[in-house]
Amino acid sequence: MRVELKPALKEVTQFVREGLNRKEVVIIIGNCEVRYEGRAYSRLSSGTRILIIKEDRALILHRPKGFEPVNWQPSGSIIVTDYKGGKFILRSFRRKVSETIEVTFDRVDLIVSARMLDEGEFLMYGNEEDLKRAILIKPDLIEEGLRVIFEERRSGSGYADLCCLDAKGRLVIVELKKERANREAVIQLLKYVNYYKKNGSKAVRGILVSPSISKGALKLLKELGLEYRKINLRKCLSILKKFDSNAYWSLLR
Amino acid sequence: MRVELKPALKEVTQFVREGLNRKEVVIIIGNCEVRYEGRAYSRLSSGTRILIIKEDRALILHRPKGFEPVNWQPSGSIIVTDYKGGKFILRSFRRKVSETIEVTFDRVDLIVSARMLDEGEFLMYGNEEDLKRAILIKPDLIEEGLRVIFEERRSGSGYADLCCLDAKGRLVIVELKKERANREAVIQLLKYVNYYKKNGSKAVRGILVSPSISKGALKLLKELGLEYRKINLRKCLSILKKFDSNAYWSLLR
DNA sequence: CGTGCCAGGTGCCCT
DNA sequence: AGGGCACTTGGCACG
Repeated sequence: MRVELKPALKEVTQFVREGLNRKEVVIIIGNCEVRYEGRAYSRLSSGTRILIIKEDRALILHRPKGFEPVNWQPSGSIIVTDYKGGKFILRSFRRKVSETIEVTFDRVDLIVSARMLDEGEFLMYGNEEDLKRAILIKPDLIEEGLRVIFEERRSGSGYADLCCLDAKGRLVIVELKKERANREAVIQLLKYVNYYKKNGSKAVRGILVSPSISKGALKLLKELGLEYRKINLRKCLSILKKFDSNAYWSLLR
Repeated sequence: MRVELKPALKEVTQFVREGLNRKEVVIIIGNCEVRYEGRAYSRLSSGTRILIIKEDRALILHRPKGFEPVNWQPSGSIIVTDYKGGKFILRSFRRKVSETIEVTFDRVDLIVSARMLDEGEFLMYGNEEDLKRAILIKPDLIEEGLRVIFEERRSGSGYADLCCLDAKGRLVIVELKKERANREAVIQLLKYVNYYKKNGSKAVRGILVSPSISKGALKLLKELGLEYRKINLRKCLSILKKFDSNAYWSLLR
């Protein structure tokens, strides 16, 4: 790891180039202006920020407040550095889309270049995928006697989360939402149900499954003759914990 | 600005506390594990990462690759630090939602605490708002003789971008998209048009306005008897440049 | 590639 | 607080 406090601006160019060539992550804290041009256009006037350029050339610029970066460029961009007019200039170009960022530093307080080893495994639980897997294991979560026959099935323009048959053999389309469902979700479900009705299935039911639903969405759902089934995320996870791979155990205390 | 290379872990607690109390931004590079529990659950096993805690307690954890942070917490959270079992532990709790992050460092390579002054102004152009403003200035961009009578008008459950009257006095609902429009946009437009048809307006037209549209969306649009009008973002911006405040000028080369 | 859709989406504005 | 919706949304999976 290389660290320099208050480096001369003309040295920064070399420093950054070397760091990126060595596949290190480069962090610059300093005073800069930013210009972005691409899908939209933005300009940020002078102030102190944190610039991170990762080993895959992802660029992230943070102001001292707020969760979101003020400017950025996704990984795989091309980074060009320059020292001109007494300033350090860093430009980033995306390869496919025409999208450019230009960061101009008139003062650099700190520059860091570090090789970072990170082979850690990232596991995420409790997303929609997990809801679905819990239901595949135990379809009774939705309804007694339900059998899942397809998942992520192309249904017209989009994909139905689950296609099932109920105890009476009727087609049941299930739309899953891991959080509070809104009108949007209802319209999605309607779209798939209509698709199967149009394509010959006589009795098609549609069930929206989520931990909660907005008032308006529920009203619309009823008007459209669709159904709602509340689901509990923790319950789904505990089912996965029992029946699924061991990886999950460690997460739930 | 305070910087320490390879600090002893038990010193880090004090260092971070002081930094945050002084309203500084704290950056830690080191080897850590992460546990997140809240809307979902995640676990990240050991590896080297960059942890940023901003002066407003926004927390952002980055791996050495990729644009997006692997874990985070929005601003306004509560940060608690601890030294336990030879490790430095940082926890973040959200105030309202039950959402927690726990980052456990077994090695810290670098720690930085910096007061960052940033009063810079951020200007963004070429968003949907700008499209709308260009059209308000020059409705002919959509159609000869069009007059805008409402913007962002509540229309049933949602908000219609623009309500207009055409040369023949018919109501025209306009849905704007700054990028390629999809089926979603068409359905949005349909929703508003139907609302006005249901509420007494006899002849209601619906126009989707965007720089481009997906094939499927265009097909659906036609089937529904709605219209499409292509718009050029640069053209809209040059109109704003002429008629709007000077702030815009500096952006367009 | 485009199309569709989830995301711990976030943020903004409005009721 | 809940609803609606844009965002340089990003990211992934699939035809």
